[in-house]
Order: sequence, then structure tokens, then C-alpha cells
Amino acid sequence: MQGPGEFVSGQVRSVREKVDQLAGTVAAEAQQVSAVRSQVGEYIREQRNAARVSLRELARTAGVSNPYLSQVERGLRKPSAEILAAIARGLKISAESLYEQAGMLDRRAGNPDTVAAIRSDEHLSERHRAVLLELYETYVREHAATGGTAAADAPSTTQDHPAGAPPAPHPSKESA
Amino acid sequence: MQGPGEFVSGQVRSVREKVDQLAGTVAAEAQQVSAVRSQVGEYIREQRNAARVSLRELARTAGVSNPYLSQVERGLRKPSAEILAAIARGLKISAESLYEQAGMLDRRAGNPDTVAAIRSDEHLSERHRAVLLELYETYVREHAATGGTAAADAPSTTQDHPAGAPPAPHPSKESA
DNA sequence: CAGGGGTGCTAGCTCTTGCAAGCGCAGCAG
DNA sequence: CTGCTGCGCTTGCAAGAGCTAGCACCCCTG
Repeated sequence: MQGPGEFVSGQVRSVREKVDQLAGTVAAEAQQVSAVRSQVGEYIREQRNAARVSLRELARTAGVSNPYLSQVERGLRKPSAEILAAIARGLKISAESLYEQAGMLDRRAGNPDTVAAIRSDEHLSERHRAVLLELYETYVREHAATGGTAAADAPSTTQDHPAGAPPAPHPSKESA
Repeated sequence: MQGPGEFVSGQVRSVREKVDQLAGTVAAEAQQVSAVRSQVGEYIREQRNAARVSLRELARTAGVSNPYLSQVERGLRKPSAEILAAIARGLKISAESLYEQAGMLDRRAGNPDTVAAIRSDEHLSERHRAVLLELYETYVREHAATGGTAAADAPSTTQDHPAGAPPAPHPSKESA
């Protein structure tokens, strides 16, 4: 039979254990959140450096303030989807890629073979398939020639299309 | 020859016209933003009603406050991606569907497998991925518009605007 | 040297998001 | 009737997003 003192100290110990446990969970989550911020920030800086663009220039083309972009890159702030989309536009990359880095969007498991996917894609005409495949091969070669470094993203290397590639109209869209 | 009074009143009228024009633009944008808020809010309410779930119950399972959920449904607040993901979980629907309704994410045309293959292809830089996706989507739209005939290869131009990027936020004044 | 241009960052501020506390209404049971 | 539970909504607030004004540093030119 426990005495009252023993019972109380048992309860205190039990509460302490629970608090410790919750504190651990909270700390772990905070760490995770901070890591995700740094991840998208690091990624943005990488892409920016690869494109040889200054922080100010990217902020200008993205339409965000340069101090804020600096804070985002350093993981001090967590940008909204809207800001991420703007930064993606400035970087000329897809917004989805930044959403993924930010943990907002899961990377969809796709067919690991891009060539096979394009070849068997029934949404495309034969000619368009050929154009896409040629462009793809060109990009892969460029990527390989630069040792897989992101230097392939420098502006001077991304504006060219292979000869024979018919330009496509930009689909009109956009609603705020 | 104009008199000074006529010149001034002409200037005033010109300024008024410009102000009216800008006010119209601002109002139109505000309307658009408000419409998108209502759109995702309406969509959430529709899904909630379809699931026969009360606002409080959904707020509980989603882990958001019920007044806030109410405001979101009525278009009074613009929820973050995190909140949208939580609501999607509560509704047992995909977060992407809510992102789309919120205008954060554009639905990609074409075969999802091809899109996923390009997006996850590590032989490509992020910029090249964006270019290929843009071109792919353009071709898919052309293919669909012409009923899939091989004559669908009219000249067109790609622009540096990835399909995944919603419009830019309001441009900020450069701080430097 | 001073001045100009570039770079990225600090600090203070305003506005928006998301919350807690609580409201008013309806329906039901005792 | 009162008290309880459910419903969705109002209000005020704290925290954080994103901005502006400006700083510190670097390099170059006259």
C-alpha cells in the first residue's frame, strides 16, 4: 500500500515524463520546420548562383524586396506560395520545383525514363515528339558536358532552341 | 493659343483620367484576388457539404480553428498552403486540388506520367526542366486543339514563363 | 583622396494570417 | 420554463510575412 507522499511523487514523475516527451516533440518539429526553410532558401540561392544572377537582380525580376529575398535564402523567413511563384518566375524555373523544396508539394513518382514517356505519350503528334526528344537529348548532353553542374543554367546557354524546333504559342492564362 | 486656365484644366482632366484608369486597374485586381479567395472557399464548403461534415467537425479534424475555417469558406481570409493542406487532409482530398482552386498551382495539361518524368529527371537542370515542360504543355494543347492531326505544327513561340507560375505579386520598389 | 556603382544585410514598420474567447440562434430534454 | 448541446459567426490580439530606408563593405574611376 502506497503512502500519500509516494503517490504524489509518483504523479509528479509521471507528469514530468510527459512534459519531457512533449518538449522533445516540439523541439523536433521546430527543427524540421527550420530545416525546410533552409532547404528552399538554399535551393533558391543555388539556382540563383547557377544563373549568375545577383540577389538584387533576382529580387527585381521576381518583384520582391531584396532584403526579404536575402532573408528567405538564409532561412530566416518562410515565404508564401505567391512569393515562391514570383521567385520561380525570376529564376525561370517552375513554381512546383520551389513548392517541392518548401515541402508544400510532394514530388510525384514518375516514369524514370523520360524518353520512353515522351515516345509513348498519346497527347503529342509524331513531329512534336521528335522535337521534344531532340531538345531533351540536347539538354542532357549539355548537362553531361558540364559535369552535371548547374552551370548549365547560365543565361547564355538556355535561350537557344535546336534548329528545326518550331516555336509554340504561349498559352494565355492567368487569374490572380 | 490656349490661355493659362485652359491649360491647367486640361492638365487636371488628364490627371483625372489617369487616376480613374489606375483605380479601375486596382479595383479589377482586387476583384480578382477576392474571386480566387471565394473560389477556394466555396470549393471547400462544397466538399464539406458533400461529405456531410459540420464546419466544427472539419476544423477539428483539420486542426484549424473553426472561426478561421468559416472565414476561409466565406472568402474573408486567404489561407496559407499549410492550412490548405490541413483542410485537404480533413476532407480526405488531395492538397493539390485545393492549391489549384486557390490559384497557387496550375493544372498541367497532358499525360501526368510524362510531366512527372520530366520533373524528376536528374539528367536535366531545373531550368531545362521548366523549358521542356512548357514546350510539352504547349504541344499538348495544340494537339488537343487540332484533334490530333499531324498538321498541327504551325509556327509558334515559347516565352520564358513556366506554366507553373501564377502572376507576380505587386512589384515592389527597389530598396537600394 | 572623393565619388560612384555594385553587393548582401539590418532594423523598424505595416498589414495579414490564424488563433482564443465569446456571441446569437436553434433544437432538445427535464 | 431552464439548462444543455449543437450550429456558424464576430471580435480583438499576437506573431509572422514582406516592405522601406538605410547600412557596411567592396571595387573602380577621375
